[in-house]
Amino acid sequence: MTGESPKEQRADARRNRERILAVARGVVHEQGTEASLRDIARRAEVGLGTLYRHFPTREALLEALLRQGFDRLAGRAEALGESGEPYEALVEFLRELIGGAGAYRGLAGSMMATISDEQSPLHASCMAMRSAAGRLLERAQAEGRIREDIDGTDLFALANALSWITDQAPSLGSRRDHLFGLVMDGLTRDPE
Amino acid sequence: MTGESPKEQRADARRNRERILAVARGVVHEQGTEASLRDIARRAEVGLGTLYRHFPTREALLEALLRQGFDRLAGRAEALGESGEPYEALVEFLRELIGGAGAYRGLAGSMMATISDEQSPLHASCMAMRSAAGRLLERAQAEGRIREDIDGTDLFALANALSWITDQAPSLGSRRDHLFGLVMDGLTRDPE
DNA sequence: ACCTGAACACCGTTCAAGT
DNA sequence: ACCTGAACACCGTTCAAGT
Repeated sequence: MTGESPKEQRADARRNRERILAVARGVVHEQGTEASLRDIARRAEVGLGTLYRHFPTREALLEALLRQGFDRLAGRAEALGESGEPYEALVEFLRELIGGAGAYRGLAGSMMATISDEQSPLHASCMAMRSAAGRLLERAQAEGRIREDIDGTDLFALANALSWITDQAPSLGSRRDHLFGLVMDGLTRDPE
Repeated sequence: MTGESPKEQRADARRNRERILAVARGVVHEQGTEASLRDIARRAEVGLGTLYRHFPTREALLEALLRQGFDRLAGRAEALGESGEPYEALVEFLRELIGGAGAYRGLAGSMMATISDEQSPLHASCMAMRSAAGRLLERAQAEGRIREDIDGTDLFALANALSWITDQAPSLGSRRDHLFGLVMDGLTRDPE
């Protein structure tokens, strides 16, 4: 076999990749998901082409930036799946998902747009998230606390929509928990 | 007094303004609220500076584009306010508001962003809309069909958030009515 | 193998020069 | 009074040239 070993990168390449990610985290935090890639390359003191070599699309960069948070959320879903209180577990997960989607301005939009786009590097992460939510949802439905006519995609969309509200109008941030409560009440089984 | 009469415009000015609006309607329909202003000027066969003279900001152009629809919605709210069925009137108005906010891609976002920005030309229209919704809301609350812990801004935010969902992920369009129903159920008075 | 920056085709916005 | 387009300062993306 040839001596190729994909995990071996040249030292400068590896260093550049990490510089870019570190800088990008800060810039995206300041400017949101539409931050200037040129600006990121500049602040990372790296050629513009270098940024493109490591992250061929903006979404690829975002994906690298967000993967850690996604993994953490997936882990939380796993843990909450063990809980003896399915409804409370679902509520807690959604609360954390909404908080996470509010981490960067524009993130909720990226998440939603990715639903339709299977090519997006973020697609896998979103799928994982929706499946995780779906499992918690089914448990809560089996328990009878949540209506049957809802699926994981509905839930994911509503959670992102709530994040989006404070994304667009930060002045409504104080209402976020309240609006979340309203939506959750809509999801509970109607009294028959 | 001086002979100034602001309603008199030079014929070419008036014609240009209308050309721009007509073209902008089409382009914004195609490309959403972030459409290229240059492109609009080009297609209207008008100098770029002319567009800026008539509409100093993108929001000013949007406002002119949307005013008609806003007025129509305000009229609907007025008419529905006469209805003998406050709850049904509110639901119908929200349904039309959500449909209207889905007219152009990005419109829901403009509406939400305008809540915090009093300088925006769209601010007056949004205020009018929220007041209209607020009056219908209060009637439905007085009737006891809607919870008391909601105000017009909450309602406006939720309606825009629902529009935004299909804005971002058109594939979820078929779920829109369903999600609207869920949210409405959350707004109804909980059984005590 | 990787980095670099010039080059290209776009933007939004302003403003001196024209009629 | 109004129109025009060049000028400026930005973008994202690609790619020939370097090491």
